[in-house]
Amino acid sequence: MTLQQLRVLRAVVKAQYSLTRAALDLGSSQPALSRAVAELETELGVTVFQRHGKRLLGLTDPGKAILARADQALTHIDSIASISADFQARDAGVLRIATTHTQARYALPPTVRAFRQRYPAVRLNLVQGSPRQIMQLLHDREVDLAIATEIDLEDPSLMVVPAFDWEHVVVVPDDHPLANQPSKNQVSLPELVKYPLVTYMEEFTGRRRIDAAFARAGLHPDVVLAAIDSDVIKTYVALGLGVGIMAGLAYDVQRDKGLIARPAGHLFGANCTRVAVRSDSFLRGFALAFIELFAPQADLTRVRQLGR
Amino acid sequence: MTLQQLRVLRAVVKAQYSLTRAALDLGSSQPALSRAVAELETELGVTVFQRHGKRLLGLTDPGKAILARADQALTHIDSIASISADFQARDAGVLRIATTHTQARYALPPTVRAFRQRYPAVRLNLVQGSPRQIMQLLHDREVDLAIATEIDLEDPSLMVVPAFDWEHVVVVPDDHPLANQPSKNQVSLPELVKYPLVTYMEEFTGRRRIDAAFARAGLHPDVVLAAIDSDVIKTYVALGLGVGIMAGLAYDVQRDKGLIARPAGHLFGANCTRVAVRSDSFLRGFALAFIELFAPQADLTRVRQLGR
DNA sequence: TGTTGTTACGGAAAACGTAAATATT
DNA sequence: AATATTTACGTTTTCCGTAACAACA
Repeated sequence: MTLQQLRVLRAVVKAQYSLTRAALDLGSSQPALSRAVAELETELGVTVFQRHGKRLLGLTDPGKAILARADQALTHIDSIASISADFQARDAGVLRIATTHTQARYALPPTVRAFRQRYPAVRLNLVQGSPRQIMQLLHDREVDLAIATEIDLEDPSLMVVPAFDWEHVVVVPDDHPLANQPSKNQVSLPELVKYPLVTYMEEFTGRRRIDAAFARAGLHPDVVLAAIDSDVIKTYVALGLGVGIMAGLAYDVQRDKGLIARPAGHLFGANCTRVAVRSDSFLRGFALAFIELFAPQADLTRVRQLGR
Repeated sequence: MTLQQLRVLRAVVKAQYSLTRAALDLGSSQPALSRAVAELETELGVTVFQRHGKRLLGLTDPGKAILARADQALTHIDSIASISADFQARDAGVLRIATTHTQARYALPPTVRAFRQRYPAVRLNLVQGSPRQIMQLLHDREVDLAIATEIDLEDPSLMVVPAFDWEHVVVVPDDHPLANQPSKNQVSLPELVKYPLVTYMEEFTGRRRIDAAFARAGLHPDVVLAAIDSDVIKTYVALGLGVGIMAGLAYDVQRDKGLIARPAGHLFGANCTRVAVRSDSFLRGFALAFIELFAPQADLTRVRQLGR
């Protein structure tokens, strides 16, 4: 059994049982993979792939069990390379982060600036996506870190650390009725529901919290625009399309002239931006440092184990 | 990086940093290992071994981190072979069990008999040792199962299932004063401490419970013989050397004529014989079956995951 | 008929063991 | 001096890619 054979197995499954595509992914040739699979099956004495004639269609039962172990083995093998790179050049390498628009635009910039200053030789690789996409990228080991509000705390294959809490705000143009109430009058749900609303799409940036709050109150808001990012929300609020509900971190008094934000935490509850890593990954020293910069007050002892 | 290089790394550490011995263990030659180590270090760009000149003395910090991952990777690799063997010939193979004298002599025989009948093609390999040795063997993956009373429930790298509870008994010759009391008079500690005692050595078969019970009562027993196994205890009790305290399962009315056993659970508490497996191992189907035979009423769902 | 997987073949690279050299205690 | 590791070298094996072949849709 060779590592190459296991890599082939993994690649073929990932390529949906096409030797041709898997060969491209691995930068190898079809015959090489064909042989690798054949040799693996011969050596193990087990049929790994379900076939229809010569076509590969899926994994057999033993194949599934074998793939699971192969996957874990390769993960460990890969982390050996990471460990070496880390010791060899502690402050150089690549850090891949998947995150949402809100975090990338409003929460991460100070951290990124500090990080680049401290680790100029580390190439930062930010990928933006939906929470679902982000978690998929982390799961597939395409990124080292995922940063989002919508992280599943229950997934046992992840380590999750809280970075900071934030609340929603209601944003309106400065000539809007809601803008000129005395600030001790908190905005209420019945008041909000009178206006057309501009907020996030399903699944994004605490939208679920917003829906839940209205549903609990038995109210049916009129969402006229469901955006992916806060900038779009602010743009259309400024145009007078409706009242915005968005993450508080996206509002800045200086920059967002013409817009007024009013707290909405009492309506939609607190949210928590979190950082997630795979618990079977090896974390480079600078990756730990990034988390530390982003979540300075969090308890990182468990995560630090991944750097040992 | 090749699997062979990782195997070499593991073997060299196991052989206390001797390439020569490691080569013997692997059935290879010194030069081959020397090269393997050199190539691994070159490829990773990291010094793995601490050296004094050419002598290997230990692992460097990166070396330790690398070995840990290599070890896990190789574990998974090895389990691939096990999985294949299991699917290829479900009812043939080797089952290696480490256990103590008491279990081997009194608890296991019925299970072994049933198992051999059901799985005649499985070679059963029993190793007897002290609880400490047994756990070491399991930890080193020299055996698949460890069976003992003194299993550490807290070790997170193990899965432990309870097999059955048992209690100690006091054994005396049938002409001994303690033998002829009415059975509703339970034996007491102050009564016991009047006689010289014959029981187990430190660390064996619940000896700790015995010491703890006497200590709690502020009594100082006179242990005239500390044996490893119950047969020695019974022999010397029969000779009149003293009163025996041993595992109840070691007493059989039929066989042990001339000896009387009186319950001592109320004095020393209940003990539990347990089966332990490494939680990162792959369990062959027949290994699961063995556990099931030995601990029929235990909940094996978690252990069964190891056979997936 | 075009696509996908397998077999055949030749060359390149790698791994190994024996033997010799070198370092360590 | 004895033991242990590295280097040298020739052989063998293994692995890969191109090309030809076979099978599926």
